[in-house]
Order: sequence, then structure tokens, then C-alpha cells
Amino acid sequence: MNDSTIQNFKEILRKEGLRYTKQRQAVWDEIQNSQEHRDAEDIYMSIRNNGVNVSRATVYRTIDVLVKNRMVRKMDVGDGRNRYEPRLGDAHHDHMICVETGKIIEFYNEELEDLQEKIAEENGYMLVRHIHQLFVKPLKK
Amino acid sequence: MNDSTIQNFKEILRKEGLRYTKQRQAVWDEIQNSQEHRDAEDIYMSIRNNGVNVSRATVYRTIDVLVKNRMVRKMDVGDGRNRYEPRLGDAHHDHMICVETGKIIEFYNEELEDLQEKIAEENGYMLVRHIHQLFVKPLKK
DNA sequence: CCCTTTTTGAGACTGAGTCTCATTCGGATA
DNA sequence: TATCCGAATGAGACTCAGTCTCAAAAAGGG
Ligand SMILES: [Mn+2]
Ligand SMILES: [Mn+2]
Ligand SMILES: [Zn+2]
Ligand SMILES: [Zn+2]
Repeated sequence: MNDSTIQNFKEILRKEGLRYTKQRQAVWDEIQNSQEHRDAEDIYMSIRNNGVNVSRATVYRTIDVLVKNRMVRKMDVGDGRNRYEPRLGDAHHDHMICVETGKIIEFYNEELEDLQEKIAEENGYMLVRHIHQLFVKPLKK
Repeated sequence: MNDSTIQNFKEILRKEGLRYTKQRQAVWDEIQNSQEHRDAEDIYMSIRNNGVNVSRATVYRTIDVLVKNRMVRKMDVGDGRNRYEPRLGDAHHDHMICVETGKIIEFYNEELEDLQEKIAEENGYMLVRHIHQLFVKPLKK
């Protein structure tokens, strides 16, 4: 939607040797304009409801490009469908999922992040990426 | 294989109102006798190769019971198949997966565990369970 | 505008896991 | 130990997220 993001997107497509199409832009717009954690079917349906004709295949193909280029993060809440969220230059965060309401809360903890790198190194490895999800329930009060 | 585990297994079946069958025992044996992180198809094939006729449906159904009763832990390495490992009264641990070799390394860090509970509580929640996986690659030397 | 190459969409396909239901089995009872 | 009945099983149909195919459409450099 904003100019600099579109330019950034076009550059990525160029770098990947891919053409700029309205379907690809529509997928990126749809993900970018929401701060939610949505699944592919949901993204697909929204684009169609917005009047852009796109296929599921194109949605999945475009998401792959976005994920590869770190514009979108793929996450698994454990319900069998992958979910996606935009990464608009914002810092890393992990997720807390309420097992009662399904609500997703984002969190970031420096100490936790550092500790992970330390653990990997202690074992002779370098941390590439990580999956960290806390399944929680509201405290009784 | 050992008596106390079999008794424990029988008690769980009783508690769940389920009958003791050789298929169910075979599934538990197969998982119990390996310290690996195996998928359902692999467990299914091994049981059959050991000469016990069992169906995929029964393997999946039995695994569900074992997971529910915390005798088996279900984990997702991100390859589309769930993996299972026995929980023989041993302490909790998380996993490091080498992105180059696929090797799975287990680790446990008290500080990390405490931190997670603290984070949940700070947000008004109680930690129920968590998924934590470090994707790593060998340090260049 | 032309031409070549890439992209697209419809729907076939895949594969892990679930469900169905006729048949078999466990185990309580006598 | 034989009878009986509800529970368990197995074969395979089914589901559903995601992938693949390929003919038709669109991009975009010249
Ligand atoms: Mn998030
Ligand atoms: Mn393990
Ligand atoms: Zn993190
Ligand atoms: Zn842990």
C-alpha cells in the first residue's frame, strides 16, 4: 500500500528473476495490511472478496517468495494450517497462544534470545532460527 | 518390555476404560524401545516387520492415548510429519535440529524454563506447555 | 505491436491423518 | 471353559492443506 514497501517488493521480485504482477502484489498487500496471524485460505478468500481474481496456487507460490525473502513469517500454531504475518522491519518476537481463547500474544525477551544462542554455541552450533511458542491459560483470580 | 512399564500401561488403559490388546502393547513397545524421534509410518512399519499385524488406524489411535497420558511426546520438526518419543519418567527437554544433517540434539536449561513461566505470568497467564526448537548449523572451525 | 518467456488458474494429485463399519476379540460372568 | 456383548480392529474410503500440471493468458524488452 505505501510506496516504499511496493518498491521493496518489486526489487525482491527482480532479484528473484520474477515478474511483477497484480496477483503477487495483491498477496503481499493482503498480508501486509493486517497485523494478524492468518492462514493461506483466509488470505486467498480476502483477496477474492476484494475483487482480485487469484488462484490458491498463486497465493501459495507468492507466500513462498515472501517467506524466503523475510517479508513474511510463517508460523504453526499446531492446528494443521500454517499462519503468516508480515515482517515490516519490526523486531523479532515470539508467541504465546491462549489454549482457552485461541488469542495470540506477542512477546520479546532479550535474555531468552541470548540464552538460545549461548546454548547452541555450547553445543558447537550456530543458531540459525528458532520456533518458540508458549501455550498458556488465564491466571485464575 | 520391562514389567513396571507394562503395568503402568495397563493401568492407563484401565483408567481410560480401554482394553488391553496386543496391538496397543506393540505400539507402546515400539516407541518405548527406541530413544529416537520417529514418525507414525516408521513406527507402523517396524511393528509389522516384527510380525505383529496392526493397522495404521490403530497405530494413530494408540499414539493418541499415549500422548494424552504423557507416556509419549509428540513433536513437529517442520517436515510435515509428527514425530514421537517416549517419556520414561525422564525430565523435560527441548530440541536443537541441525539444518545440515537433520540431527536432533536434546537440551535442557533451567534458566530458559524459568524465564518462560515468568513471561507468561507477567502477561497474566499460566504456562501450560511450550514448543521450543533451535534450528542450528555446525560452527565453522 | 510482436515475440518469447513467465505466470496464471482450474483442477488433478499427494500424503498425513481420520473416519466408517463389518468382523474379530477381550474379558466379565456363570 | 463356553457364552455373550460391547469394545477394538483393519481395510480402505475420506479429508484437507498444500503441490503439481499444463493449456491459456499476460508481462515486458525490443
Ligand atoms: Mn506475531
Ligand atoms: Mn527428545
Ligand atoms: Zn525468539
Ligand atoms: Zn523446555
